[in-house]
Amino acid sequence: MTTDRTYCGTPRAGDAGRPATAFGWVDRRRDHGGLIFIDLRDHTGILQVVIDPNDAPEAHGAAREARLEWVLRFEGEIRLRSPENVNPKRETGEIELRVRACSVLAVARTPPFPVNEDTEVDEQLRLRHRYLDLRRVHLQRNLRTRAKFCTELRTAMAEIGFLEIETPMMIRATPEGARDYLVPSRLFPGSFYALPQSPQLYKQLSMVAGFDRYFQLARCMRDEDLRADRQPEFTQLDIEMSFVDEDDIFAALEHAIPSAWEACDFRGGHLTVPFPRMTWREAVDSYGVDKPDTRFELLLRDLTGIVGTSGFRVFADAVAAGGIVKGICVKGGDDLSRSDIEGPLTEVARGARARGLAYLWKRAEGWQGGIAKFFSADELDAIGAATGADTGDCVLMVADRPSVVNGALGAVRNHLGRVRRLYDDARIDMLWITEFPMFERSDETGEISAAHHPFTMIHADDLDLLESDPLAVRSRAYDLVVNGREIGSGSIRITDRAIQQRVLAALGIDAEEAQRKFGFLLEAFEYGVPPHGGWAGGIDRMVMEGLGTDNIRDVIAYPKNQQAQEPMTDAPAPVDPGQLRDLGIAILPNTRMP
RNA sequence: GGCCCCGUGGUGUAGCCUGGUCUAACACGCCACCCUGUCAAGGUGGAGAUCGUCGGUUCAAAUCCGAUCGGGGUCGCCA
Repeated sequence: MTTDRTYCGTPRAGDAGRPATAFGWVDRRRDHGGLIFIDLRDHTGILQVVIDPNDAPEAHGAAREARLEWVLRFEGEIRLRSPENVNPKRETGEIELRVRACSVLAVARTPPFPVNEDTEVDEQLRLRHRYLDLRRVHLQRNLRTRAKFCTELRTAMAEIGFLEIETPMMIRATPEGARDYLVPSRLFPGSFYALPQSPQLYKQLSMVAGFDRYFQLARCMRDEDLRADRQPEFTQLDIEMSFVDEDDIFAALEHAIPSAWEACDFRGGHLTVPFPRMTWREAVDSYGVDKPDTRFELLLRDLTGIVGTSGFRVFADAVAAGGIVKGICVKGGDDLSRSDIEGPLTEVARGARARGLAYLWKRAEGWQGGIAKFFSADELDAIGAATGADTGDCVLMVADRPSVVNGALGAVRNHLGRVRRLYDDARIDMLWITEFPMFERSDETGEISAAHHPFTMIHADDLDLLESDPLAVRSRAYDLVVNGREIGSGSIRITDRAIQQRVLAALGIDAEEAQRKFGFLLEAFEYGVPPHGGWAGGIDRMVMEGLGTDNIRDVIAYPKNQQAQEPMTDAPAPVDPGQLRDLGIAILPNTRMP
């Protein structure tokens, strides 16, 4: 049936005179009573079909019946349009299909929302009829681009010797990390598999097995609350390599990601390699966050030494309590009003746990702002010098614990970057953040946990600190950051048994617990483990960044809503009582049913 | 779990702040008829919403108040 198919978006003036058979959906229909024009749509574009009652009375009858989104087949001849009838807005605007025969392959109900235009539609309705949403040009383009991106990644990885290995979807639950999705076992009632949060342990075991360059476009599942850039199911480019250090892993990704990126012509297409590198310390000190948006300056500057002993009690007290004071200089910030700062900007700072946002303007008349009077002329000069403030600028400051100061000013910095348009939208800044801390302490429980994961190798210079000052220990973990968004992370792994034990001990995990949780990995490592490391990055987020969309549902064919439901099939749903009986599962009486 | 925004014919919006003139407007879509060169075709006519739900205030509620449901965003959470 499709042997001689002409795709709607493809014929050009040069095809005039050729017979053609086109298949597609009715995008628009213009019935003149005599002549009928139908814009026929497939994924390649739109073809104008002309049905003349004199040429083809039967086809004309069918075309008169046809409505939007009906599926039609047209047979006829590609004709050049007369010059006054050319439509310059359309790729196929110089030609049209003069129809001999028409068949209706399927009728269609009136669609619940317009398929032929790009209007905003209620999210729930779009998801309920996802097949129609996907039919629209926007999602067609996104998903076709995503597919191309993935194909190119596979090609690029294969080019440099990586082997794609599938890892299981039904695995042992891991106590660490995100909440697991569980799959009950029929043969072992009361026991469960978990869906993988990542193939982490399997890829490391693959290194032990001698597959020295592994990759996978791996599906991962995490039962956590959703966000605009987070779905419960997502896809990672997952890699692991043996006998390597950071440089080798970075080089592999600096080959694969730009290849795919450029093949998709994302944002002009070009990525400069190698990607710049920045330590975690430098990122937090200068940008306030561990995923800095380096497309603009507005860097954080330390003012602790200048204002820590000043007459401004808020600063002095914070410093006396072991805190710090930092500031950012907003160039041309003279136009920031007191209500701009005390309203939205302070809101952003408070949202990041700061108690407030202090401000000074440097004007021709001198330093102004409510707190200017607390500082000496020397102190004000020093603030200006440290922040680089000139006349017409505004300095914003926060005093508190270092983590609060950095977080709050980092948030204010990102906010200002966005609202003051401090960067070029076409610019792509991809960079590595290295030397992350090995451990972090929970604010709530005070417990120490692994910042990346417990198999991350310690920075060689910090081995001695493991017991004495664990929070100062740097790891060999690294993130890839794009325009202020983290898109992936990885590390060189621990393969030395003694170091592994010390790390587990620092985490409060004794030998018995380690054996229970990770025994199979530790045992495997006793049979000849190569030094190795790897990385995993979100495909969905890379495609989002490349396409310039800010919602992950725009790059996933069948996503879930914010409640992790799939409105088209109505998953999740209760199951037949017999299925539960087979699994030895009973639902507790007060459990909420959807 | 907290906070913010949204909910008006099939779709997208206006009206809501400042209650009555709303018997709810506009565009698209839908139905019928007319129309042989349109391309967001055009013309004429028509159908379609008790304004998410429940309760309250009021002589009177799409409009004000409360609760609740649904959707989105965000914080927590996501090694």
